[in-house]
Amino acid sequence: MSLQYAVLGILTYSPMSGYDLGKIFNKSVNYTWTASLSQIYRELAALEKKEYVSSNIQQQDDRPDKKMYCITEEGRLAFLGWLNDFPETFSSPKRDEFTLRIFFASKVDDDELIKQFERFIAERRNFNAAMEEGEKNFMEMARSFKQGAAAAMQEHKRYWHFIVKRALMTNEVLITWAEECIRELKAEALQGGKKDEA
Amino acid sequence: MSLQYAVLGILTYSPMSGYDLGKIFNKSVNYTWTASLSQIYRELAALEKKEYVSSNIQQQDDRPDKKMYCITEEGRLAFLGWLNDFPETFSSPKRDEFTLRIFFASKVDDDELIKQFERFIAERRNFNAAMEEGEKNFMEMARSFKQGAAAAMQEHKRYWHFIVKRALMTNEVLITWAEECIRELKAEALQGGKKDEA
DNA sequence: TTGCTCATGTAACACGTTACATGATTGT
DNA sequence: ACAATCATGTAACGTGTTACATGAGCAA
Repeated sequence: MSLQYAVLGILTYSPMSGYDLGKIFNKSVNYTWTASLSQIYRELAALEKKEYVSSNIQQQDDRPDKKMYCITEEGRLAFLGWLNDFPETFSSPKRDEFTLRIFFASKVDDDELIKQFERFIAERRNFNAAMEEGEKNFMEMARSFKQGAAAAMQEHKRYWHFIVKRALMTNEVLITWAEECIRELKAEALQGGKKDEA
Repeated sequence: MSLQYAVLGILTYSPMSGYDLGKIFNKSVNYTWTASLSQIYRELAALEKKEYVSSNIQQQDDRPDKKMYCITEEGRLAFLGWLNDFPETFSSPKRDEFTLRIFFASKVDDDELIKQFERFIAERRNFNAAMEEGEKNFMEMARSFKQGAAAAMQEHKRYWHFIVKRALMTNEVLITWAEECIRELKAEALQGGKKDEA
């Protein structure tokens, strides 16, 4: 249900094509809700059926024609309705493959496990760097919008900042966690070694 | 793809019914990969077609018959194969509705937003308590298994502890994050107030 | 007698992923 | 010449959610 509103939400800033939406997704909402282009096209079709968006073709000489989507009044109302109706509970389903693998790790070699934790840390460090880059990207993108849309995007900055902060904070804590796990694994390996000797 | 292996992984400890699997899921893997009973039944049917599990009916006088599922040798190999083949990248898709709502929060009242952040914090605090309870539950469940299965579950404890730690750590950082957001929202509200007066 | 736990599932739908098809233009 | 970007989508499949159907036994 949320993807639908994410799409509507972005369309409140400016009419745009599915392709444009995809780019904006990748540079913004993406950090909180991922979606592929094919999903976006499908959602747009569904939204049009519901009359939450309308579309018209815009010809371009140099590039392929664009199908521009525009949010309707009903769409805007539906979006605002959703946004102001916070759910009872915020907890969303967890699906983290790495943690699942850790759960079953008793059947994995300790050395291999440590290696994987190290890879995990490396990936997280990259993410941290990417996120800081991403914040710049978002601001640039916001500026690239025309007139009113740019102003609307500007309003976003504050909340965008909250999201970036959340990502950075959880990311950092995951690094700390992985480091602690490695430390414990190594410590127990040492103890195991002593036991063998004694 | 992961649910399949999560189911297989639990069946490596002991043969059991879909219903039993569901209970174990809720008390263990659930914190890293959620699944509903209907999903589990479907996966079991699919796994049986692939001959990764076999089933036989066990009659019970007092309660309905149980369909016991048992992992096959192929199933065990498939599971171990998956487990020891770590993916290139660990990042899994993000879908967090709360954050999505924050992204669009420029259209929500500041007071309302602060209220929601406070609800978010309350929920997280509950989760923390539940998780600590959950750790006990898991250990009890592990003990409730018969013979070999109990021993196998015991091996799990170390990794289960890693998972609990991860949950507690990220949870705590989310609380800190939300508190900081509230502080910022309130600070800006005050500044705004001053501006109005000046 | 109402509702919970035990125990099995089916059906319909919603959402997500992957692969494929098409075709112009721009940069190396 | 080749790859990337722009631009649209479809089809098939996999996974997740929700609601429903069935029926025994037990506890308030």
